[in-house]
Parts: sequence; structure tokens; C-alpha cells
Amino acid sequence: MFLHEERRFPDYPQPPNPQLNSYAYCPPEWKDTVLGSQCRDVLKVDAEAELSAQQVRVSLQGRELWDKFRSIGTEMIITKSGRRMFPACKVSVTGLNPKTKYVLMMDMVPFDDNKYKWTRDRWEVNGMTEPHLPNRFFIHPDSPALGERWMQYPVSFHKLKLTNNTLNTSGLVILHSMHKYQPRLHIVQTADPRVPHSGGYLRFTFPEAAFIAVTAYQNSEITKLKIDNNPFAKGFRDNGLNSKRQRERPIQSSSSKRPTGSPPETAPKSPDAIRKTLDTGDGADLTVSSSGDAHGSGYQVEIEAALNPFISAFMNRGAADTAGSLEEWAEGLKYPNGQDTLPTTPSTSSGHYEARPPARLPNGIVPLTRQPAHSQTSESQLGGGLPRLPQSLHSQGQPQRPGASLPAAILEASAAAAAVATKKEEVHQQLEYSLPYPPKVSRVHFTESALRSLEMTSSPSTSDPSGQPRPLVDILNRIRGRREGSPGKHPQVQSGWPPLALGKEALLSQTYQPPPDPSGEYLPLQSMLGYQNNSHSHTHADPRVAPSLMEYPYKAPLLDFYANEFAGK
DNA sequence: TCTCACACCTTTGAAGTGG
DNA sequence: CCACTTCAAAGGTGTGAGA
Repeated sequence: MFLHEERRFPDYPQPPNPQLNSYAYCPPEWKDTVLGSQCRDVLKVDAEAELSAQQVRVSLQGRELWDKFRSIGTEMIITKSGRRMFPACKVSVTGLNPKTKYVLMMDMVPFDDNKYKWTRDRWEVNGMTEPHLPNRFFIHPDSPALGERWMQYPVSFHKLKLTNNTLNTSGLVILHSMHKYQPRLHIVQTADPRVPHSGGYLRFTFPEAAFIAVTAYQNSEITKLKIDNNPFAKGFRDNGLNSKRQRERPIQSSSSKRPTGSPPETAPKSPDAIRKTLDTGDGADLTVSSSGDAHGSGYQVEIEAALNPFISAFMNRGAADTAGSLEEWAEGLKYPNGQDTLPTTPSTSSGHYEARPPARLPNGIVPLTRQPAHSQTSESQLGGGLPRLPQSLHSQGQPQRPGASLPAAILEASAAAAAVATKKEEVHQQLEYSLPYPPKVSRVHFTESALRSLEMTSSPSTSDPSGQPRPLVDILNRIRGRREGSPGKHPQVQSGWPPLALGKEALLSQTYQPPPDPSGEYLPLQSMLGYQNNSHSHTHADPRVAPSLMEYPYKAPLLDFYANEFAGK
């Protein structure tokens, strides 16, 4: 079904196993289990996945907005120089080991075999797809980071850029125009920063974030939705009257291209289609559990509160000192709301994804990933890192050289990120282990969206007994005051996590002993990524950001975050 | 279908000012 | 020194003309 089934995984020049032409080859005995569980999850909604504890779970944030786009037919502009996605992919991750380092990265995979064209008011299939382009991974700039950092706040991939320029060498994700893609998240465990790929590996795909890559918007409904929601397009709001051009030509209709209700082409695949996909060998990569999950919202709120120390602080004073390092706090500030506006989606409306192990990697080695949920081993439960396969599978194929089981691009990504990790580690040791204070309120710049949100806040949960919304100033100062009142406390593992015994950690690291001499084994990572993978350029992709070791948090997202959380959104 | 220049916008940090 | 304001630069956005 997916293109990459039919051709060699492009990041892997020489799959050692000759029977592997597929990115997602899967040993039969494992495949049955995996596909079985996947079919169950996909077709039965993910109620079971929701309830399975202590697994790596990923949920797409901003579901409401994504759903709006999907109902029309999401389009993403691709340009020669690269264009960001809107909405950006923002995910919440749970189930990681708080004290283990992970690299998070994202790429785009074909959604189906079709090429599309826009005819009047709808997308239609227009032949078969063109050859799949080499995968390019967007490595999250914070990679690698501890699990607790990834779980603390939603992880935003808003800096990911899409391009149609196949010659691009600056790390953009290359796509074909008029083809449909879906984002895929990779979580790579990097237990030891110096041996970056010494752990497990998981993938998650997001079919509801599927989109058709275009060089110019085809559906004007999409244009309108983008303008209404993307702050950078604010100048085109109000029927474009903000635009000088429009003011000069006020008579001109701005909606001449508007179609009349196009059928959503991005509707979820039918069960048959899903089965077909799962039958093709890449099924293991289709790690989807359907996410139409209005159910269980209370449960999700609980989880998200536990993940967020600031929400926890207000829900449970005793958890007020759930702390990370200064660095993590700073990073957290940057990520509460990776986008520039208040998300229109309540934090509780997110699609949850259950980890499914990638079938078998192109070199023929089974990756060290979690066993399917319903037959989880106790080992994977206690490990805390990315889980491993059943013991029986470990004996297959080649000796378990953990790192060697990953696609080359991912290996390189880990290596690049590891350099940053070492530096971060140094800073980490220099900084005191305490949460830095929230910014003083007097210094705070309120974004328009934040103010709007506060004005409209009427949730009882955020109001004081008199029914008045709790002033943001009060909220911030209370956090600040609480931190000031509890000096010298050592950071704790997030309250949402069960206590981790050091012995388990030790066991894990023992199992994942890095090879003594990896030099000959590991592939030339940079060349495989297809572009110059400078870790610094990833860490500080934005030239405006000072290349300090600790990136300064963005102000507006922080305010948006507070406004959101305490508005009950 | 694609590229490009354009106007408009947000974000960010530096510089300036005053207490 | 701190808090605040102002400003400019960088870069994200859709538009519309033209290839």
C-alpha cells in the first residue's frame, strides 16, 4: 500500500538482509501479533489503548483544529525554500522513562498510492503516485532530552518545513506536490549520549493529520481556515480588508474561487483500506489507533495534569515541587504552546496513539521495541525506556547490537543530538536543580490571543468562589511564591510516574550495553541524512535565537499556556 | 502547476529612556 | 540596576501575476 513497501528504505543503502525490500518487514510470528492488535485498535477505537498503563503513548494536540482541516481536506503548501506546516504537529508523549534520553524526530510518509488533482470543488485521484522521495527526518531541536522533558509539555514540531525541492540540502522534508502524506513521529531511546542509538525505537503515524502537499492552495475553504487560525496570516483576515491591496480594490470579490462544500477527501481510511494496509507488511508502521476519542476526557485531564507540574501545582499543592532543572523549565516555557496563538483545541481533545513496534528494520534486525500491548512482558513494563521485543525474537537474525537496528538517518539524528546532549549536561550540572520562577508579571507582554482568552474565560474551575475569573497575575504570582517558599528541595520524578528503581535502570543499561567498538558498525550518518546535519544548526535553527546553551523561552507561548490552562482549556 | 515579488503580519532582541 | 518602551531585523503568511 505504502510506497516505501515497494522499494528499499532510502536511508538504508545496504539492507544486510536480502529478503528485505521493505522498510517494514516483520517476522511472521511477530507480525501476526502486531497486526492483530493493530486491527483491533484501529477498528474498535482505542478504548483499550487508552486504558493500558505505562506504555509509550502519543497524542496529537490541537485535534479540533486538525479535525476542521480534515473535514475540508487538509492542504499544506510546499515551496522551494521550505514552508512550515499549519497546523503544526504538536504531540503529547507519555510513558517514557523520565530519566532516559530520547531523540524525537518526524518525517512524512505517503498516505496512499494516489496522485490527486483539484477539480472545481473536490480532490480527485489523478493517477498513480510518483516515486517516493528519500525520507528526511526533522529532528526536534531539543533532542536528545530526558523523558521527563518530553512528557512535561507537548512537543511541537512547528519548525518542520516542507519542500518540493529535491536538491535541498538544508534538512527540509521533501514531498511531491499533489500527493497525500501523513506525519510520522519517531522516538529513539538514547540511553547514553555518547552512544546515541543504544536503545529502543518506536514510530507513530497520524492519519488525521494527513494532508495533500500543494504549491498553491486549491480549496479556498482551506485558505480561509488557515487565515483565520494562523497569526502570521492575520493581515488577510476580515475579508482581506487589512490588506493594502484589498483596501485599494474594495469592490473586488475575495471569494471568487470559493467552492461549494467539497467532500472531505481526508476522511479516515475505511476498515477495508486499513486491513489492506496492514496486510502489506508495512502494517506495523501504521501504528494508528483511531482517535475519535471524545470519551474518557476526564481520564485524559488527569493524565495531562499529572504531566504538567504547573497544573499539578494547582490541583495538588503537594506536587508543587515537581521540578525539573532550570533548563527544563526554560524549555518547558517554550513548549506549552508551540504555536503562536492560543490553540483552539482544549488540551483534553487529543487523539491518543499506542506505540506499535516498527516491524523489522531494513537491515533485518528486529528493533528493540515494545511488545504489543496485550502481551506485554514485565520487563518492558519495568524498564521505563522504550520497550523490547519478546526474548524469542531477540535470538533472531543477527546479534543484538542495539544501535545497529535503526535506520541510518535515525542513527545519525541520534548522533547529532547526542553532541548537544553532552553540552546540555554540563549546563545541567552548573545550574541549580530548581524551577526558575515564572516571569514577573509586570514584564509580561500579553498577546492578543491570550487577552482574548482571558476575557472569555468563564470556566468555574478557573474562577474564584465569587465567580470571577482568577486573574492571571494572581496565578503567576502564586506559582512564583510557591517556588520561593520551598527552597532547597530536590527535584522529583514526575508525580504521574511510578517510582523507578535504580536497579531496573541498571538492568536496562546492562541489556543495552553498547558495542565495544562501534566505529566500523555505525553508518556514516551525515551522508545518510542527505544533508549537513550540524547539531548546532538544529539546536539553533532560528538565527535570531542566541546560541546560548539554554534557549530563552518565548514569552507569548508562555502566556498563552497559562491563559489556556487556567481557562480550563 | 509552479515560481516569484509583494504587502502584511508576528516574533525577537537590542537600544534607549526614566525611576 | 531594573522596568519599560521603542525600534528594526528576521522570517512566516497568502495574494496575484506571470511562466
